[in-house]
Formats: sequence, C-alpha cells, structure tokens
Amino acid sequence: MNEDYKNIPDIVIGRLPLYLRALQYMLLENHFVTSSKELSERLGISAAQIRKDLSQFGEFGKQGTGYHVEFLITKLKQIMHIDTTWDVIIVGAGDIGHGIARYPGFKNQGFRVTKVFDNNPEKIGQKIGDFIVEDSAKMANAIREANIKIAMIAVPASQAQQVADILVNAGIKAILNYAPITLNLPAGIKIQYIDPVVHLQRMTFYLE
Amino acid sequence: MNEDYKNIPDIVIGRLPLYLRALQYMLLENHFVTSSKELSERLGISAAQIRKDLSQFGEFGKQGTGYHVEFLITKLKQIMHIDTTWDVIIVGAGDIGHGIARYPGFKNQGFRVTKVFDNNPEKIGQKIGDFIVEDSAKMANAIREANIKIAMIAVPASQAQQVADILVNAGIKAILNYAPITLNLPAGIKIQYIDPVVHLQRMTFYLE
DNA sequence: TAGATTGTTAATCGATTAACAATC
DNA sequence: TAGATTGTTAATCGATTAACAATC
Repeated sequence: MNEDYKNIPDIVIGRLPLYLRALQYMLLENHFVTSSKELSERLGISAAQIRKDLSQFGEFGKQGTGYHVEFLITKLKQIMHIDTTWDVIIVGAGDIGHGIARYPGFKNQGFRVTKVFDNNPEKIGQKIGDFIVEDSAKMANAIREANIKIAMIAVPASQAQQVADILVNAGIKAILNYAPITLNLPAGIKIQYIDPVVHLQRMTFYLE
Repeated sequence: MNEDYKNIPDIVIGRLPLYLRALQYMLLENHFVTSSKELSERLGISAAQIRKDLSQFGEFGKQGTGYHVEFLITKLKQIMHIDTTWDVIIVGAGDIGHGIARYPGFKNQGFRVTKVFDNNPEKIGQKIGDFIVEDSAKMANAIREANIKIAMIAVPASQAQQVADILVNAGIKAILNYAPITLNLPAGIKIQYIDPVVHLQRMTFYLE
C-alpha cells in the first residue's frame, strides 16, 4: 500500500498516468508551462476534475500561471512510484509475449522487462529480442531471487489462473493479464486486464 | 447509436463483455445454468449489480433457478451487436500490429481482421500470418469499399492522430488505439485505449 | 411446500461539476 | 493593476448496494 496517500479513489489513480503521458508530450514539444484547461482539452477530462485529482496529492500549481510541466512530471512520477525502475517479467512466449518483450514503450516509463518464461520445450532457449526464453519451472525462484514484484501474463486463458497462483506465491504483487479470463487473486494483489476483444465489444454496442 | 436501449450508462456496457466471457467459459465447462451469485464470485462484481445491469435490457432469468447460460449468451451477443461478424483493419505492421494480426482470440467473438496496412515501403508486401501488408495510401479507399467500421491503430504515437483522422474521414466509427497517446476525435466516434504502460503505472502507486 | 433467486425500489455511497475566494 | 488560474467547497449528478416482494 501507498502509505503517503490514503483513501484516494482508485479512479483518480487511474487518471494519473494519462496526465503524465500528456505532460511528457508537452515537454517533447518544448511546452514548459500548462494549465488544467489545456490538459483538459488534450485529454477530454474536465479542468475541474484534473485540478481536484492533483489536489489530492499536494499543491503543484500557481494561481494565474498554471503548472510547470517538468515539475509536475517529477511529482507524478514520485506519487506513482515510477521514479525508480521496476523489473517486470513476462510469462508466455507466444505472439503476445513476443510483442510485449520487444515493445520499446516501457523505456523511461518506470519499467524494464528482465525475463521471459514459457513452459513449452520448443520455446525454451529461443531468442526474443534481447531475451532468451527460460523454463517456467525456474520462474518462482527467479522472482524470489531478483525480488520481482510485477509480472505480465501472456499465456493461453486455460493456463492463466495456474500461472497467476505461482506468481503470487513467489511474491508478485501486480499482474498485467493479457489472457482473456478474469483471475481469482488474494486481496492486496493488483491486477489489470488487456483484452482487445473486450475493448472491441464495448464499442460495437454503439454501432449499427 | 444503439436505438433499442437508450440512456444506459457506458459503465454498464463496459461490463457486458465480462459477463459474456464468463458465460462462455461456463458453457465450455458444460455448466448450463448459473445465477447472479455465481457470476459474482467468478467476476468479483456484486450480484446486485449484475442483476441490475442485465435488467436494463430485459428479463433474462427465472426466480429460484437463475439464468440459462446459452440463452443469456445469445441475448448479450444481440445486445452488443456481435451476433454478426465485424470486419476490422489493422494500421501498423510493427511488433504490435503483428501480434494482433495473428491473435487467435477474435475468432467467434464477433470480429475478423481483414487487412493490415503500413506506410513503410519495406513492410508493404510482407506477409503477416494470413495477410499481405498493404500500402496505407490505399487505406481510405479500402475502408469505403468494404464499408469497414472498426480499426485498430498500431502505429507509433507520432503518427496516430494523423492515421485516426484518415480513418474517421473514410468512415471508421470505432477505434482501438494501441499508440500511447490520447486521440482527438469527433463526437460519435468510439475509442478505446490499450497501453501497457498506463496499466502498469496504475498499479505501482500501490506498490512500495 | 420450502428454498432459492430474480427484478426492482429506495437508500446509500461516491464521483463530478460549478463556482469562487485567493493569489500569482 | 487586470487577467488568469489555482485549490477547495458545496451542490449536483450518477452508480452501487441492500432489501424484499414476486415467483419459479
């Protein structure tokens, strides 16, 4: 648990990465000062909500001028605990595992993929980007030794729960699950889901 | 717009795919009748909420016994407009584009990838799974000719907005965006985002 | 019949927005 | 100074939950 900020709604936490992302693009554009109004226009989130969200964590702006982009980025990274780099492992070396193992977007965002596991003997030893696929049997030990807290699951749905159980048992505290199935996890373990089918189905309701 | 059901909160629509997914697994397990209580336990969503969500669309259960799994699946598919198959195109033939082009999970879920586009001459003509990468310049025409309504964006963030504008102009109504940037779209265009970094950052707040 | 579970209402809970004093 | 924008309060809006009559 984050001890510094208690009772902050999870929905607020969910917006922080979006604020961070927009601010980082501003910096790339040499845009050094912004306002809740400008962020609002970029993100489609009301200015009042952005100010209220940020105010949960402190006072980061100046009346009349707004927010200093670089300063707010630094603060948000501290709040989200990504002022350090988290080691992350990938379980599953299929197409999805491949894709995320080679994804360049983790760089400088607080994450570094360190290992890729699979239980298929044909895949173990294979090269994926900078990684050699390792045997899932060695996964739990590797997690404990390197004190890994975050894992991404990219195995078939039929194996996902079993994998999750092993991960949690070995000390994993946060899981990003690409398998299209809801996982059953102990309280305190964080979980996020990525399933393109769910996202697509959420939109077709509105299509004719 | 869905003309049959008006004023239904989007957050309810967002849960329907989860209900559907759980029900489909039940059917695989030859589990033919279920209840809001059982779905609740599988999904971590309260039974009251499940019943209330479903009741927005009709009466699908029976007092005392619960819901007939196959019947509810059929109904949910109708409600979400996935009782037909939607053609979907992918823009961007990099690692992410590769991953989703070969993803087997769309099958029988209402979606079929029909084309993959890229603007890189080195990629055009390349084979990806069952597809030959086509020139992005031909994208707008292809969308109009086949009356495509759904696209997945898997290009770098720097190109995503430009691609989105072309897609919308050609008639695309729903976009699943893998590029890590918030897109600016006209009202009425549906958008969903998949960014592993955002999902991970949402969890590290809670980690020490 | 007795037990189980729905669909629905009303109450509760939580999130968003509008408005504005403070102040840069 | 005048204009702009924050941080915050109170009001509004919306979503979730508890409870239960209806009924299979």
